[in-house]
Amino acid sequence: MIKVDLQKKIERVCVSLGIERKVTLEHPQELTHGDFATSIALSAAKDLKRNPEELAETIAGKIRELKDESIKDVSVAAPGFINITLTQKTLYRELSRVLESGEKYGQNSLHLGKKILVEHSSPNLFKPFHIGHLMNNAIGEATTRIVKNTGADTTVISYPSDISLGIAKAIWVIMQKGGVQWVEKYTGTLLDIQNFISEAGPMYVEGTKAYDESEQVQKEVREIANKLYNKDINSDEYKIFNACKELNLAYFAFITERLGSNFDGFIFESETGPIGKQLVQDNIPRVFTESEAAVIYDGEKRGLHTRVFINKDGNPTYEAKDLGLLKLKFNTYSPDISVFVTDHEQGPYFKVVSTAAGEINKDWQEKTKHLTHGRMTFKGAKMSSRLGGVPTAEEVLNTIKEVAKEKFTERSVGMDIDTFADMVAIAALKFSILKVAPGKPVNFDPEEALSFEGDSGPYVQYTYVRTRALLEKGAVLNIFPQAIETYVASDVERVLYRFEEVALQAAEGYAPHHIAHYLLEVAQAFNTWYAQEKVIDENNRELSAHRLAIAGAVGTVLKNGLNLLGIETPERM
RNA sequence: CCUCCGAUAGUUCAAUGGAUAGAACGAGAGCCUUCUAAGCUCUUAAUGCAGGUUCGAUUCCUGCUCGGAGGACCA
Repeated sequence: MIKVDLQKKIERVCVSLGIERKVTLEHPQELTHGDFATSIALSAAKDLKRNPEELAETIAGKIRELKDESIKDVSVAAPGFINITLTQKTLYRELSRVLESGEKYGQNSLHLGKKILVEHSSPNLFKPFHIGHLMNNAIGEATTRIVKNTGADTTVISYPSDISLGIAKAIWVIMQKGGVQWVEKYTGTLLDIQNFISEAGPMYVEGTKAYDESEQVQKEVREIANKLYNKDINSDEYKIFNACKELNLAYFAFITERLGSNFDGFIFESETGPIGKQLVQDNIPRVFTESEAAVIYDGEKRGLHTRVFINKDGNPTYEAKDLGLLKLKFNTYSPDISVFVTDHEQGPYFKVVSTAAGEINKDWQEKTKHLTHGRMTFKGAKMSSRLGGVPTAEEVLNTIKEVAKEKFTERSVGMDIDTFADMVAIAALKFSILKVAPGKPVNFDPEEALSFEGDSGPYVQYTYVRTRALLEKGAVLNIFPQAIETYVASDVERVLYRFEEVALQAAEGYAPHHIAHYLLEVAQAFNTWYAQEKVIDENNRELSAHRLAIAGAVGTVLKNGLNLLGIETPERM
């Protein structure tokens, strides 16, 4: 990587001058200042009791003496910045490298040889996959791809909630509607699965209403819950539960695949309960204590708050289940890093669980990385919903998709219009989620996402398509991308080589938004250049070939970058 | 009441302690007989308040104001 090479060279120069500090390089906001800048002279001046600008001159002089072929110019700016401009040759080489590397460009080896487990998109079976899951999925999928890009051996799982009182309520409703017969009418076809979901979605709400209104219902629901917990496999209720679980999982596979995700496995909540309970009991009184007939973790002694792990009925709470989940994750996959994504509401809660877990096995705490995202809120939303204001994932996607469909025709995009519209809609949605720093709430403005203008996924897609159109036109004229060293580098090349730095930065901080913002920067640099230059000029085939190389490289970087975000790129639009 | 998180143009978002705080939307003025105008160019406008650390603070520390989340048997 250009940055790392340069950093090492400057560090060596500094050591020779008696400066033992880490040299940090950044890109000046103004390209006219150079490609890299360092403030090493400013921070080291005090140690050496020297004037910062003088010291900067000294360091700059030493760098010039290297006569390094990648460094074109070194200059000093007040109050002591050292600015470095790269040579044309370096930019030319990097441009060639982008074209040669293709889809491999941007990879790094940050986690090479390590095993990383990612858990995301964990659904509540029997409850709809809603807008919040879209957010979780977008972040989880992007994180997965960014982590894979570091060379890690990556496994992706989901943790469906498949057993709870709420599910017993839904099954109670099904019993009223015909029980086993009702569920058996749904086969495994996609249409059936979707019909099932749309019928079953409101049952959770319906069951809760009945439960709250009648003591008789409460009694019946608890009986159902017991049959589920005790795995009474011959009961009608358990058969319904199993059939519904399968249909729900089929739907989960359908919707996550539509979003571009695949899972290597599941850990179910019904598995983690017993394991978690056992773990808690095995660690009394070393970690947990009994209090008011329940088993708790006394977090207050550690500056946190106290949490119940086993309730007074002897059942494991969510806390204990999460312990069981941790154990299963580490025993099954033995990851070096285990990442999972949840709503930020669970932040303080998980801190307690994590601290308790660390007292049982410190790996469970130290190797786990919790990523959170804020709530997705709507601004001026006008999407219909059957579920008390929370739109389902499909409702959101389809609304955006319809708008996309109106703007294009099958002939202009050269592919099935439905597939295409889905690609653009998902890009719009994912990009609006991923351009925001992790942990912060996303204010989703449907109007903005639907406009497809400005800082949006479709804008980046559109820019990619432009590069493809150029390459196609070039091919017709028998002109192909070929980087040529003698042409003065444009601002586009000076942005392109940063992709590797950004992909690494995103991986280190589990922060996909760095990639999103970088892609906008590349797209903008390219579009500006495109508006100024005529790329293909039949009278100057050599220059055209060089410019096509730039266009091709931009296309590669945009495509690879979008891919890291889990966004597909159409070839025409 | 306690704990944690946040506060940046009119709006939605950026900015490993660095230079003149960047984009996009909105508003205003331009650019298609030339490769895709979902584009490009120019103008407009911001670090909640008060201190502190530092050569240098949107960033770190303290207090305040406002907003969000969490705080014993839900998940």
